[in-house]
Amino acid sequence: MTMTPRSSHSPNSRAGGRPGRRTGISEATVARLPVYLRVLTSLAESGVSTVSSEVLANAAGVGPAKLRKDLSHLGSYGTRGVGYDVEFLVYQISRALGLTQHYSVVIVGVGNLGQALAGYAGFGTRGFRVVGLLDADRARVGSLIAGIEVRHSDELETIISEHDVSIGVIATPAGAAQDVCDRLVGAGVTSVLNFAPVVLSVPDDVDVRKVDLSIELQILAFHEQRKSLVEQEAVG
Amino acid sequence: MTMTPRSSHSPNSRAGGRPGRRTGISEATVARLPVYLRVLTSLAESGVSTVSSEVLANAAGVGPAKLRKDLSHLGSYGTRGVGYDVEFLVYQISRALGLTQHYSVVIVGVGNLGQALAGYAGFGTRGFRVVGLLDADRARVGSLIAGIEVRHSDELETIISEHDVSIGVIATPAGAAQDVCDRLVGAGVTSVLNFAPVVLSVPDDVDVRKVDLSIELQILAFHEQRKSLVEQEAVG
DNA sequence: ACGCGCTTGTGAAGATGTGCACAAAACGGT
DNA sequence: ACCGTTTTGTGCACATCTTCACAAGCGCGT
Ligand SMILES: NC(=O)c1ccc[n+]([C@@H]2O[C@H](COP(=O)([O-])OP(=O)(O)OC[C@H]3O[C@@H](n4cnc5c(N)ncnc54)[C@H](O)[C@@H]3O)[C@@H](O)[C@H]2O)c1
Ligand SMILES: NC(=O)c1ccc[n+]([C@@H]2O[C@H](COP(=O)([O-])OP(=O)(O)OC[C@H]3O[C@@H](n4cnc5c(N)ncnc54)[C@H](O)[C@@H]3O)[C@@H](O)[C@H]2O)c1
Repeated sequence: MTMTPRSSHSPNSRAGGRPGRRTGISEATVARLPVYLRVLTSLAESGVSTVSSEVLANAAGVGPAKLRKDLSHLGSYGTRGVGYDVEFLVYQISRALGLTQHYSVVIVGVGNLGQALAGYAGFGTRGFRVVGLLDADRARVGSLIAGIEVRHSDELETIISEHDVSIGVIATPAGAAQDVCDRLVGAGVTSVLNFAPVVLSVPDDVDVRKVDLSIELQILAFHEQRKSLVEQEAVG
Repeated sequence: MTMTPRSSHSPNSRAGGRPGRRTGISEATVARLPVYLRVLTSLAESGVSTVSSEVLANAAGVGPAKLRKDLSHLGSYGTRGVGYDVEFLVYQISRALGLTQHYSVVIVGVGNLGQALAGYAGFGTRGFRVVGLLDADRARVGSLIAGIEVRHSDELETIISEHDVSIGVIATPAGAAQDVCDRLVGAGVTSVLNFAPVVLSVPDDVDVRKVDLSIELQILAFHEQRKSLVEQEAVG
């Protein structure tokens, strides 16, 4: 058998991501801001009021120059010769990331992973609230997980419109993921976090991010191999 | 209080990742190869024997040019006018990623997430074997999860050297992660997959990859905000 | 008031990653 | 044997990301 060209759904869209579209904040920077935010929050809790780019960069695992450039995209919020005011920076980063708003989240697929996610405290660090746990398995429906009742996935559309859900988390088996995704999008969800090992097709205005354990392992395997080759070479 | 420069552990190292160090395969490409591999495996199971860059690219969610360039880094394994032989490409990508070897993995922290990971079938897609589940909580020690007995984390060093473990997965609370990481590295682990929301410090020869749910959500939040701003603007 | 030391913010250079467009190669039909 | 069709592999231009290096700005001590 030989396959002929045929797009899976749409000619695959990896929405949103197109960078400098409107804001001056680049994708790479956006991915690091949450790290800075976490470090800063932790510093604030330790009573630190001011921090230099050097210290913050070290704690965040990046170089000081990169950190300063990242922050400079939000505005000029540091003081030369002094550093950054921790609380002020926390606020500015939160605002830049849109964390001053609140987001309702549904989790679809309440198996091993979905349950862990549902109970994940750090979920609601700021702004995120799980308003629905959905599963297709009627045996699971009705049970309470982390204080939230599991509902049947038939109710997906209802729950999404009732709670104005903008973020959907997919933790179903791979086979169901695209269907679930289509339903989420159809019901108005515009951001999807996908844990299933499949490439999702979505319209251009929908953002998808994936978390894929086996990809991560394979990347580590690649580097392991590289190391062992280098090692062997050093010996031989 | 004001913080003065002091590195958290080492002057933070984000090991390995330095790209074109030895192999001609770039980091960006390495991150996509597992996706191609998954699609190809699935095609092979459907009885597809040959695939064009266009079809494969669509299924993998990338452009055809990028796909071809990625594959060209492994060698010239396509046939002009025809496409790629699916099985052969599966083999070549597996080899490039180092999946022809086997890797032993330990999971440290068998809470909600650790249990889900332990039971994750797709774990051993190819090459990865979980040889240890470790937890500090004696109440959990001895229980069986996915057929593997949970051992106390005191045995970490023993298990790692006995099974020649090269990959460690950290699923402990954030507070314990750096300690666990240090012990893993001390015992000889050279790749770490970290689920705890902290930046780990490791020596240069150790690779760390992180999976961070709350960062993913915050990135989605940023784009949600961007969308709603654009929308508002279109109205106003 | 002034100079000194510190740290930010950023221009410019370098490195990496992406997408286009096309020549080169393979196949099939005649 | 040859031609037309298809699809790869890649040179090149462009875009994005990173790193360097330093002038500008700020606070403090004198
Ligand atoms: N367990 C892990 O550690 C892990 C890690 C990485 C990725 N994943 C992926 O996450 C997904 C879930 O993994 P899991 O271990 O929780 O699997 P699981 O089988 O334990 O849970 C899947 C759940 O989804 C439900 N479901 C199935 N079809 C559905 C549908 N159409 N609508 C709503 N719910 C539906 C099932 O009833 C079940 O409860 C899988 O795609 C898996 O590959 C899991
Ligand atoms: N649950 C999730 O969905 C989720 C999602 C993303 C990230 N995380 C992160 O993953 C980690 C684990 O989450 P969880 O929900 O499974 O937490 P959990 O509390 O259910 O499990 C943590 C486990 O680690 C064990 N532990 C504690 N200290 C240890 C040590 N020093 N050595 C070995 N084991 C130790 C505990 O006994 C417990 O069993 C946390 O850092 C959490 O932030 C969890």
